[in-house]
Amino acid sequence: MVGIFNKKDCNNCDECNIKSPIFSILNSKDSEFLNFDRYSVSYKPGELIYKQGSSYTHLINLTSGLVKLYLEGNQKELITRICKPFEIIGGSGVYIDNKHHNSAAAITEVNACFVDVKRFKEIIRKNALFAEEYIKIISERRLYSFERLGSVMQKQMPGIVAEAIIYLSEKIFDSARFDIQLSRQELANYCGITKEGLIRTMKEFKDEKLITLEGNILEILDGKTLHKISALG
Amino acid sequence: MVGIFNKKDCNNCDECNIKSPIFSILNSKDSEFLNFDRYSVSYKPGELIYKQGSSYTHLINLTSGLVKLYLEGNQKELITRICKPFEIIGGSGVYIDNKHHNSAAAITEVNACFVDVKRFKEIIRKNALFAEEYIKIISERRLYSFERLGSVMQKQMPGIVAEAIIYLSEKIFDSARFDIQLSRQELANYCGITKEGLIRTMKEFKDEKLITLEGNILEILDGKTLHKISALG
DNA sequence: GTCAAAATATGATTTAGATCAATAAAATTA
DNA sequence: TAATTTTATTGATCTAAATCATATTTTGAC
Repeated sequence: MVGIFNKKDCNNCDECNIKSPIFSILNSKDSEFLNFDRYSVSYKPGELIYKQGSSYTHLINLTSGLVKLYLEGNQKELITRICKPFEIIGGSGVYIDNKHHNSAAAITEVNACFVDVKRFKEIIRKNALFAEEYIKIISERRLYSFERLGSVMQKQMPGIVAEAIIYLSEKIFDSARFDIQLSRQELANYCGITKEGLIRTMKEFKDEKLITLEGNILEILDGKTLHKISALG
Repeated sequence: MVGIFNKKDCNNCDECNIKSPIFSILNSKDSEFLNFDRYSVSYKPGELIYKQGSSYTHLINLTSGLVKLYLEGNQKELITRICKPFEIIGGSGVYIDNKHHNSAAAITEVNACFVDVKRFKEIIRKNALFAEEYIKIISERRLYSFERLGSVMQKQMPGIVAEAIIYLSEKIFDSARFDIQLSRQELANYCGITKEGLIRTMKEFKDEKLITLEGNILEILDGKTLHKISALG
């Protein structure tokens, strides 16, 4: 339903692997083993990739587009992370219960590559450098969760929203001017506030000439002040 | 200042290693290598074990007592986890920057064992099972951070406090009746609310006969309702 | 054992942000 | 293109929880 094999974007795993921090360290033999039955799926904006609570057999390597990871609970959703190409997603429970502990949905058009968990685990056992790289990845994510827990709990709206804008600019789009692919509701869900609160706070930033916002195009005018607001909370 | 070598509690690493999920899988050779210059330190209640932002050379194996891990920021502190014996602490940045990303302090009398990071990393490279076990540990913690992010952001005071009481009862003290070693302020810091809010919410629970609370001794009378409050938020 | 300091408890007030309500603007569909 | 639905925006109101103020109890020092 949601996925088709997409030959155009994926005729050769090597092309992707080079760009992936973790897969790029594999030698050709391990790489071949891992990619033996790897397959590609494409998603349209908004489509669900996997659902919190469901079990899985594959890790997902995002090869193009943006994905949101989110926690569902009590009719609210909290976006925990925005993923961009060559991140591995869907493996948070891989050594615990093989269950997804969050949900994932496509923000833009997405192509993703499915890697068998058993093969992945086998390589982890055989290849210490690969294991180490994987440890690095999950450590980084843990620190990121940490930071977010700290921000979202201790800051108030202006601080959280400033942080989110900086995050999009610096970590996702790598530009002071960008199309915020997310809807207002989604951005609010990332901040852990309501859409009205988000809109009002962004309006303030606009009035104070910290940003411009026309439709979905956001530009940071005064990054310094924005950083200050984010840091002070 | 804070630490002395405590011979009474620690004359033989094997005794501790047996009880530790990760160190127990080491063979005697690796174990000997890892423990070569391992040393023990004891702390009094309230004493700082390490400080957020500082760098480190050792992982800490908690051998007795309770430790709080907390994030410091904007004159508030947020307790992210309570640790009990045979957990490894202080290694969240071990594969990133060798910096502590949180602070740790003793809640009770604490004995802790310091393991050299270099040796630890060497074993990770040599011993795939050890690496795998370490991956399990950090994965579990990541999922725990996840859960907490979800709760603390989406629930309101009664839900959060109920969850905290259940956590202490089921995960830390393993009993329906226990001495909550933490001060009210600390418990509030764990919940991400003010001490007044915590006290009022606990009073409500008391009035509704869900718990008894005399001084620091808390007893859960109606765990079922408490679970319901926690789940509904 | 007395006194000082700290921790706990409770009431009164304030406030940030949620909720509710109503347009306005986009995006989809027919 | 018009009609319909969805998304964005703005204003008015409400509320949970923070803050402030003040007792009360507990703890620790002398």
